[in-house]
Amino acid sequence: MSKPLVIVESPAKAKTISKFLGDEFVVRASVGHIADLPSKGLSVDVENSFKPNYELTERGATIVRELKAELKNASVLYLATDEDREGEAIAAHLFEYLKPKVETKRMVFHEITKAAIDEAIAHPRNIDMKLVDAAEARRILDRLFGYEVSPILWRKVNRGLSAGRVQSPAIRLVVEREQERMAHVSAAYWDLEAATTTDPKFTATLQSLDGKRIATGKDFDSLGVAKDGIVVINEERANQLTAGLQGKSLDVRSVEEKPYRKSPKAPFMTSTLQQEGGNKLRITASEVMRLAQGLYEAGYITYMRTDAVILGAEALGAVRDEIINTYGDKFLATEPRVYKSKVKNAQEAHEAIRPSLPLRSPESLADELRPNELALYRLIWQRTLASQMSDTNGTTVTVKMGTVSAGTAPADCEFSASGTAISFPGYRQVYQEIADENEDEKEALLPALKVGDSVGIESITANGHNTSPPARYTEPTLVKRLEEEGIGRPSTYASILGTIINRGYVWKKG
DNA sequence: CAGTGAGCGAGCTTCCGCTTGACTT
Repeated sequence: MSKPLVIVESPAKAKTISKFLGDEFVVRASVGHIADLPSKGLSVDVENSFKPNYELTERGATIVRELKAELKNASVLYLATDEDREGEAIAAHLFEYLKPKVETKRMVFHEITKAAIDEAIAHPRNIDMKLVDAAEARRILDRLFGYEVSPILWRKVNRGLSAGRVQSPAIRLVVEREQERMAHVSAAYWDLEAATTTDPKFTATLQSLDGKRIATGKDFDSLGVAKDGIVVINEERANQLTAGLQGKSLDVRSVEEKPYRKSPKAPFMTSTLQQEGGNKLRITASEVMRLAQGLYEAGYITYMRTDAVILGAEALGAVRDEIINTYGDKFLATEPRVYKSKVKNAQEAHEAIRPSLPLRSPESLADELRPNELALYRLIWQRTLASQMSDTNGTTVTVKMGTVSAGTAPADCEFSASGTAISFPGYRQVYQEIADENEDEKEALLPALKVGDSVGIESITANGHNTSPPARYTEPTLVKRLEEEGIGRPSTYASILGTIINRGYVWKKG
């Protein structure tokens, strides 16, 4: 009996889809690309419209042989590779090498659910040759750049070196950062902290002298020069002021209350998962991918090489139900949150990286998963749930208070302190971000104060600082930058790091 | 005569992106 043959890219995906389609369909995988330019020689006919010389890869030839055998019993062929540039090329290459005698259709879907698969089967399209051309042009360009420039490095620098459209800009980023660090001139500045005698006591920071704002680290440029109109306090001045404030108290000049509100981040895609894996679990980008691959193959999570942050309709419903059931209505975002990828030229052939359906909590999987797998799963679970939860709400109170110092060079000293009281945790019940360096929200509580109150000073501390050069890249920050610049793809972020390290262009320290 | 050195020619390295799985560390 002849059945339709469906070909996807990933074997794990083939298994899942096969469950949805049942015995009436045969589902197989191409296991990635089946054809490529041979590694030997340029394999691009530059004289003849840059015609590429694609050949079946060794594994591709085996796959094609097996697929041809399946095709003998097939009633119709569905090419169901990913709907992105490379997926379209794989579909075209399959068509070219399989030479199917049966009717052939291109089917595409962006989430692996029964509804989405049925819909895809019902509405096939044709292979988009423009997209295939784009994929081949990308391949040709990479070959021309890589294979023309690399030999110059062998001759001029060292054998085995390489250059390419992706690795070379990646190195440039690292080099430029290092040059910035070398050119950086450190500046010294001091600040003053006042500890109060209030209950509860708090710490306020000196903010201005005679109405002029005093310098913090951000006020210096890379040559150590402070911005115009900013006062830099040196050690001597800091000591003068400390002495001049002894025995003084501060008058409250303003109390400002502002609502505090923060929304959750989008669900994971490859780059953000690698970043958070690095930040929170302290594992490398390639280790994150290895663990995610295991979780994906065993059916715990969706596909892990994606630049999309979208939850499919079914997943969205399941996630929102889970929030209601576990945390209650109040923790659910009133409207479904819709996220959009900020990646340049995002192709969005898959969903975000999320737990697969039906949802299983990390706790329920504690016995099935190894510790580091479970940790990564928990991260994905938390981020996915948080993405559909309500905002974190609270109030930020900022108090300004001041007095005139005594002694040498008296000046009006204004101090400032702020504290945020969280009234409703919202998504933070589930997922806590690592604080960005540019937001210094302290969750300290201030006593109730009003304008005109007098606040006693328990002690004044002068602290010396030096501005530091921009930090070197880490794996997570470099991946983030690569993604922002549109360099590389989800399937290659981890290996780019490997390439530039193996060539000896960059090295890891610490 | 034995050892040395110059000169020649052939073969090798490399890109990026899509998949696993077979290797080390």
